[in-house]
Amino acid sequence: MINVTDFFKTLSDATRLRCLFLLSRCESLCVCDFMEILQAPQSRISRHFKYLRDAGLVVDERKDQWVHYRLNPDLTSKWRDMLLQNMNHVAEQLPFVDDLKRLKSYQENGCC
Amino acid sequence: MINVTDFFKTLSDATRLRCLFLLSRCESLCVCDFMEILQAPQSRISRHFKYLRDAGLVVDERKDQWVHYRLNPDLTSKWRDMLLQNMNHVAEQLPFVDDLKRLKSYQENGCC
DNA sequence: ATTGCATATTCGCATAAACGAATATACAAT
DNA sequence: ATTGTATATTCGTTTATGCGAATATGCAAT
Repeated sequence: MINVTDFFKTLSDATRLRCLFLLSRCESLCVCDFMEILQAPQSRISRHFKYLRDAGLVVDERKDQWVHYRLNPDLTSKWRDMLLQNMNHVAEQLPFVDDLKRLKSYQENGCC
Repeated sequence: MINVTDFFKTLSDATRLRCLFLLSRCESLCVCDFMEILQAPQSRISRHFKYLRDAGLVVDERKDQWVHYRLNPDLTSKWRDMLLQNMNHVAEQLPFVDDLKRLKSYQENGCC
């Protein structure tokens, strides 16, 4: 992560914000999870995760054919606090509430 | 303020962020103060304050020929907290530290 | 080697944003 | 009425971003 302006720019898109929110509530998820929960095409998820990686907010982990994303564990506590505080503020609102519900029921029914 | 995405979009520009930061540290300032402190042309300040007004983050007050801006006192505490928390995180960094210094010395020497 | 699935990248297009320069408005003082 | 000062808006250009479609890669299973 380079500077504050880019940090906010990264948060200023609905798709990225929803992905980050999910990752703030859940260790790690794979691309197809995001497709399912956000109901978005794969190209969109993939593209936005590139932005998130480039910004240093997330890291990827390959497991067989799945790529799992998680919040970057090397984020300085400064950036991490900032991110998580903002995600907490967002948590009560739509569409984040619903995304979280879908995540829960999705996890119960098992995923990839 | 309409939604979180727009909130972050509003924060995702250096000029706007610096202006908001100054207003988080100072009751109210006029356009020429911002020109002086940010060393930016008037059209730029003016345009970005339009964004900030449209986003509902600031309000203007005419005093004679000067327009003073302040944080919108009608912001819900939710948005206000979010804004101020983020400004606190930003406070230790450049260029915000320097802007604050310039603000102080500017206030001591008197302004418009 | 080939098929199939998960994910990534590239491409072309459309929209949005930022910028400075120029122009416009508002209004107080003359 | 005119001038001067503070601020706002418009204009044309440049750059960034979002998107889906198409294509490519990586890897497991056959």
